[in-house]
Amino acid sequence: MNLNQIELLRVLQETELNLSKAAEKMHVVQSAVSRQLQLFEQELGAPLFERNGKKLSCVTPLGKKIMSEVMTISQAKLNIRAIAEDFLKSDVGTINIATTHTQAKYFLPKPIQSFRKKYPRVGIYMVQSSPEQLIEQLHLYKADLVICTEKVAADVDLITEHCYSWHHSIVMPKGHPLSEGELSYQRLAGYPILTYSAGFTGRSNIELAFSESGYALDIILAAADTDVIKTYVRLGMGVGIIASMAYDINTDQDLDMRDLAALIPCSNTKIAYLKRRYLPLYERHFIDELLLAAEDFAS
Amino acid sequence: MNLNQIELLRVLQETELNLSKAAEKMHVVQSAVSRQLQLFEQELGAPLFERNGKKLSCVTPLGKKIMSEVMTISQAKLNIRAIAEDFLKSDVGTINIATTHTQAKYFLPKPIQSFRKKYPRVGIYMVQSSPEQLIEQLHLYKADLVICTEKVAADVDLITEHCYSWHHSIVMPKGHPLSEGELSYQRLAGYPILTYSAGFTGRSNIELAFSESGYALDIILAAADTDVIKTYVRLGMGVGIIASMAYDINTDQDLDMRDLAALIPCSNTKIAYLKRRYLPLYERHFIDELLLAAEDFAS
DNA sequence: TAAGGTTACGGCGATCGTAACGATC
DNA sequence: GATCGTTACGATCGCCGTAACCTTA
Repeated sequence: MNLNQIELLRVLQETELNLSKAAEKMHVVQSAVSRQLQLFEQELGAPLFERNGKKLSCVTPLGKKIMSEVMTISQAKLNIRAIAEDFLKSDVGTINIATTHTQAKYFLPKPIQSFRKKYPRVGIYMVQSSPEQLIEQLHLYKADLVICTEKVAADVDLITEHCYSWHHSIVMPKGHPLSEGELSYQRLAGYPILTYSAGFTGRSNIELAFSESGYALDIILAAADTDVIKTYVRLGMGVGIIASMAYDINTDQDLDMRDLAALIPCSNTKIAYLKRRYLPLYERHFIDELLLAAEDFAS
Repeated sequence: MNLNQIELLRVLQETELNLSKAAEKMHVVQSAVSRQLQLFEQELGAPLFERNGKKLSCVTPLGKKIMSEVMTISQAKLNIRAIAEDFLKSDVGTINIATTHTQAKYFLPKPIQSFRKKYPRVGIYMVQSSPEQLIEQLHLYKADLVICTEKVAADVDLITEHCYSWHHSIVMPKGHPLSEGELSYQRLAGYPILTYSAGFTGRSNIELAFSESGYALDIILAAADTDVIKTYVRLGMGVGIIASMAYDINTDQDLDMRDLAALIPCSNTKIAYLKRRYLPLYERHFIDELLLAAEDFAS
């Protein structure tokens, strides 16, 4: 048993058990990984993968148990390197943030700018994708931190920290009927609605509130991106339900905004990272910066 | 970085940072481990140990952080082997029990006998030592399970399961004054006492009860071993305070026994094992057997 | 001087790459 | 025939052991 074999198993999992791709990722020829896998299985005395002819088809029950330990070792190995690097130069490194458009555009600019001033030698890279994929990015080591609102609480391998709470608002062209009078589920249900795609930016809370109210929303367009929603609202296609912080007091003066705090429960944006991962000092400080910005942001 | 280097670090910790002894344990010559350590430190870019001249004197702060990951990897590596072996032949193996004399002699015989019938191919080895050392045995991989009463609750790296509760009794030659009348702290304080050594078999509970009562026990002999205590009680040296289950209805008829449940709080015997260690099936079953025996034992 | 650690050097074996082959779609 | 995996074989490089040397109690 050696660390390359362990690494191989991890990479195999990432490549859907494709030996050729795994070989490529590990910068060796395919025959090498084939042999290493055989040797490892031979050493353990039982196959870790089921074969369909020659192709690996799936992981055996034994393989699954082993794989869990493999991931532990992989992570610890990464941690060792990270700890050493952090020790050598604690102000140099990179942070890969996986987040959604809303956070990237409306929440992150300030804390990132402020962090950059303190740590000019730490590179910050952002990956944008859907909340479902965000978590996957973490597990694939493609992201260090996830900042998002949906779906992070469930995963037991993650540590999640509460970042800030916010609520939804409606936006519509100036002079729209909904700009006046009391808002209710019933009134909202009477207009065509533009909002976030399922699984994005607190959409689940919108669903929840309306399904409990008994009125069905007439959602005619769903986008991952607030700017897209606003664009179509400006075209008069309907009423937008967006995150309140996505209403820009400067550029959105042509739109009326009204708060839905009374109708839709507040959403909580969280920071998540892998439980067993070593956090470099600068990354811990970055999180602190986020939490600091969150305080201002909520008010 | 490779697994041998990881293993080396683990072994170094066990040998008080003595390279020669570490080499011996790893079945290689001393110069080999010297080089491997250098290579590893070189790879990380910083020393893990402080040197006094040439000797390793202590672990650097960096080393301590790294060491924690090293232990994780070591354990996971052992787990991989254990999982595979368990899969290949789930009824063959060994269990190393670290326990105290009292458990070994009075509690364990029945469950062990019963377990052996179901798993004749599992070897059971017992290590006896003081409760303090028991835990150390676990961490040194010299024991798989610890069964004892004192000091196991504190360690966060352990899983502990409650086994059974019991209380102390006094034993004394037939016709002793304490055989009659009500027992009290005051009366007990008036006789020379023989009981367990500090840290053994619920001794801490005895201390606790008497220090709260305001009366001081006159302990004239302390032993790790109930049989030793009984021997000296038979010689008329004083009154023994022993675990109730250590009074043998057959062989101890020359001694009077009286229960101290009213004076000394009950003690709890626990089963403990390393949190991150994979438990083979037979070992899990052995624990079940212990818990089963514990039910009978308490009544 | 004994015990612990480092450095130099030669030999061996593990693992790699090349290459030819087998299977499956 | 394109993709994926296995087997055979020669070459290389990492790691070990021997041995000589250094340092400190």
